[in-house]
Amino acid sequence: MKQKGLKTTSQRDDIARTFFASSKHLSIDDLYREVRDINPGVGYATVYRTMKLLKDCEFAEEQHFADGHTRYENADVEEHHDHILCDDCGKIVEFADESIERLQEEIAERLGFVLSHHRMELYGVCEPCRTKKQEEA
Amino acid sequence: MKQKGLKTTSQRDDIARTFFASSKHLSIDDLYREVRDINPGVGYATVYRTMKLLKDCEFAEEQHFADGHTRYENADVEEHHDHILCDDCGKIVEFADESIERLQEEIAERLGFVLSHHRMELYGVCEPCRTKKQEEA
DNA sequence: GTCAGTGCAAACCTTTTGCACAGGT
DNA sequence: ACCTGTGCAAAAGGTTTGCACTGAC
Repeated sequence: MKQKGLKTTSQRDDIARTFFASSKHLSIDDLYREVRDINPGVGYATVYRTMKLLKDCEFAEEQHFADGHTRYENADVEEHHDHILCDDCGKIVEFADESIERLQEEIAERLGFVLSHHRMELYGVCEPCRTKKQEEA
Repeated sequence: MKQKGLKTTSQRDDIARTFFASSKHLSIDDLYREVRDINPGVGYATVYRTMKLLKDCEFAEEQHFADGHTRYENADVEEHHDHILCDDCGKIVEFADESIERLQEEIAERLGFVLSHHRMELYGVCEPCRTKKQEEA
C-alpha cells in the first residue's frame, strides 16, 4: 500500500489505519489523540510527518478551513467536491456541483487565467442547529 | 471618521491613511513597512490592533489566502466579490458573479443550511505569466 | 488627571526541524 | 550494519497579550 520507497513502521501503520478508519476531516490534533489511544508512544511530529507523506502519495487531502486547524480527508476514490460548514456545531458536509465548477472555469477564462485549483467553502447554520436555537427561544 | 468611541492617535492616523491610500490586499507586513517609512515609531502590535479595529468598524475586510499571511482590503463602498490569484506572480484579481452567488444559495438551501458567508478563491496562472513562460521555453 | 493606546518583549499556537537514538530492511 | 524514521524539545512564523509608560481627552 505505501511501498513507494517508504518504511513500514508501527507508528505509520497506526496513524494511517486510524486516519482511514475514522470519519472525515480530522485535524492533526484529533488524529494525534486517537492514535495515542492505540499507541501511546507516537509523537506529534510523527503525525505531521506521516500526514504529509500521505498527502504526497495522494492518499490524503489537506484542507485549511476557517478554524485555523489543518484537516485531512481521505482522498481515496473521491472525486472533487467542496464543503459547507456549520457556524454553530462545526459539522462539515461535502457537496459537488457541476454548474459551479463550470462557472468557475468560465470566470477564470474570462479573466485570462488557466485554473489550477480552487477553494470554495460555504458557511452557515445547519437545520438541526436552527431548530435547537428556536427551541431555546 | 472613526469617532466610534476611539481615540485619534498619530499611529492610527498613519496606519489608516496608509491602508486606504495603498493598493488593495495588503498584508500586515506590507502595511507595517509602509507605515514605518512615514512614522518609524509604530510597532507591529499597533498595526495588528488598528487593523482589527478597522475590521470591526467594517472599514476593512480580512482575507486569508493560501500564502498564510492575513491580508486586508478596503471595504469602503465595495460590494461583495471573490478573488482569483496567480500561482506564479501572486497577482490578485477581484470578480463578482451573480450566477455563482445564486448557485451557492441554492446549494446551501438544498443541504438545509442558511448561509452566513462564504469563501471562494480561484487559483491559476494569469495570461502575462503564461506568455512569459512560453518565451522562456 | 484619567484612562485608552502604545511599544516592547514575552507568550501563544500551530507546524517544522535538529539531533541523538531506535528499529526496518 | 546501514540509514530512514522517531521522540523530544527547541525553533520558526504569524498573531496576541501583559505591563509600564505615553499622550489624547
